[in-house]
Amino acid sequence: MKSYLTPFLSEALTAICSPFGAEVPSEITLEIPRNAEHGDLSTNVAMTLAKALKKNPREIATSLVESLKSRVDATIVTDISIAGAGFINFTFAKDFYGKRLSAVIAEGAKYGENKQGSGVKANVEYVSANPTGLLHVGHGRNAAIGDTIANILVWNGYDVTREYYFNNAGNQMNNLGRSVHLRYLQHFDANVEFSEEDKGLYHGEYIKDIAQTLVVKHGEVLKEPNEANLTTCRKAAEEWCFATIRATMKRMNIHHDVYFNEDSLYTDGKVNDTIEHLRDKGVVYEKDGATWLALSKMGMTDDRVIIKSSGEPTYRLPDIAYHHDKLSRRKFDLVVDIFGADHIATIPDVMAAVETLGEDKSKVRVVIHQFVTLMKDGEQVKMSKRTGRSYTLDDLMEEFGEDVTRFFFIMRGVSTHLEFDLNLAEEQSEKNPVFYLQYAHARIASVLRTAEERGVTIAATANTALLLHPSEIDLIKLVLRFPEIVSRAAETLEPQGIAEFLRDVAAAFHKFYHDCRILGEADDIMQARFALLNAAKTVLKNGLSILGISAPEKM
RNA sequence: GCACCCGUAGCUCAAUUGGAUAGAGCAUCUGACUACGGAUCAGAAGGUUUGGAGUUCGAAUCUCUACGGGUGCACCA
Repeated sequence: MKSYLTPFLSEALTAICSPFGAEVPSEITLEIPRNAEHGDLSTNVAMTLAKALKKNPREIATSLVESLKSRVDATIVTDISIAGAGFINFTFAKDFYGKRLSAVIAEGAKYGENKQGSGVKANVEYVSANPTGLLHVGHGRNAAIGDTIANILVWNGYDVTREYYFNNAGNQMNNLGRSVHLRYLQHFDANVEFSEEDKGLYHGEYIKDIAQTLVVKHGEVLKEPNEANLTTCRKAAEEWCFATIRATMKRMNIHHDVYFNEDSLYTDGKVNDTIEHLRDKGVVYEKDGATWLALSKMGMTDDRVIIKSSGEPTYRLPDIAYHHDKLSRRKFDLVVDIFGADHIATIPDVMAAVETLGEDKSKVRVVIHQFVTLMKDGEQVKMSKRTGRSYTLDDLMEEFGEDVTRFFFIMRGVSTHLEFDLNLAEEQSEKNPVFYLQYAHARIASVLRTAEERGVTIAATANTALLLHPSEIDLIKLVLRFPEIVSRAAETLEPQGIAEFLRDVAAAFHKFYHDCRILGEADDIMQARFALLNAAKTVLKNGLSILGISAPEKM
């Protein structure tokens, strides 16, 4: 549609602008109007030009329309009109849409793919939970958003690396080892204290499970709280947690290509390189026995410590080194970070430092998602009824299934607080938005199945120009829009747009199904409708696959 | 106190990134196939987009301000 009109539009614009010596706008916005009465496509160029040409918008629009009418094929564009303050609306011939369907079916599982990211190396980092416990609902949102964004980029032709950054060094891990050791000791002596006050300790039930495995494997030999034994506890805990996290991810249909170990930044000397590099730039100084990063020289108000007086770096330093590594050594053109709202504070620091190191910070895009609250009967819940402990990601999948869980995490904009409605998730019915989409897909599959059972053959080609019913045209319009939606999602890095779109497709299909019979119609109509069914099915299936959700043939 | 995110129908959220009459789902009320899956469809009702000011042809969207909610402001990660 747009590609058909754009050349004519620029010709007409040139003709109008050049006498005034005004610049022809390089990008002409052609939009699909929200209101169908305004035609199939609409442009606001006349309004945007009003100032430069010093004429009123409607006047410009009038001459544009005249000029356009003499250029376009009137059997394709049936009407060009002016409306409102100076919008120009285009109406296409009714069979215009139907004629384009065959391309959709031909592309099949690839329909919706774009090439805009071709040759661009992208890295998406998500989940990145430290191996100190189980994944909870917040991680779930992060995982679903990150994985879906990675899918979106793949669909747009990017060369995508899915990455998990984890920290198995530092105090947290020591505390984890200590926690396990205490639980281990409790196994032999119930009087051992496990202080509820000690904030460093991990209290979850899984700590006891890990301790139990150590009892079975090592017996009593780890009782002495020396370095070696604590290390054994720590390693066992780390392995257990990490294996559990990976199992949860796998269940959610998520895999990472790279598990980036924070440790490696030290062993490879990247942290040292980074600090030397920063020192060369003159933004590092010593004070009170610690090493500071002069953020005030980079436009921020407060300087921050990057190496503590104890000699240990703060988290900021490896974060900077890590981002520098992604940009400078591994040469990613696009670095996407998926963070929870609690990480918001560190981002400007890291970005400023990365820029100081000479990298282009516009290559880094940070997606910050807000928190998740679980709601039931209008009240916030923290504990799982099933396990009696706080909800983990596995609990959600156990109760509601993987599809529902993933969908609920991405169906809202990332920047809004997410209310995860447990009542709604539980609902195996019309109310549940996931089933609405899946049902549409299953229903199409069912019609095609029934046709086969009745011995009706579905022809390879059909005269789709016969699809002229308003419900048919509405559905076709949406089907044809899919590639644009996929492309947009890559620009906004918002998975939600795809979910919203698929809902529209499903709704348009259900309406079409209600209004138009398929089996039993005259053969040419029936075949044309089969073609439409196949196209709609393709869009639903491909769209759901981007979201990481199954498209069932039966429900 | 400072910074960031958010405030849209009774509830949960959209709104093509500044466009035309602000749209969906749930909840409420009323209807619809002896036919391809009723997990569906149609209709009614529901709004001063938190208040106020500004920017312009045009504002839910941008700016300022007030109010309300969330998050973060360590030599923790």
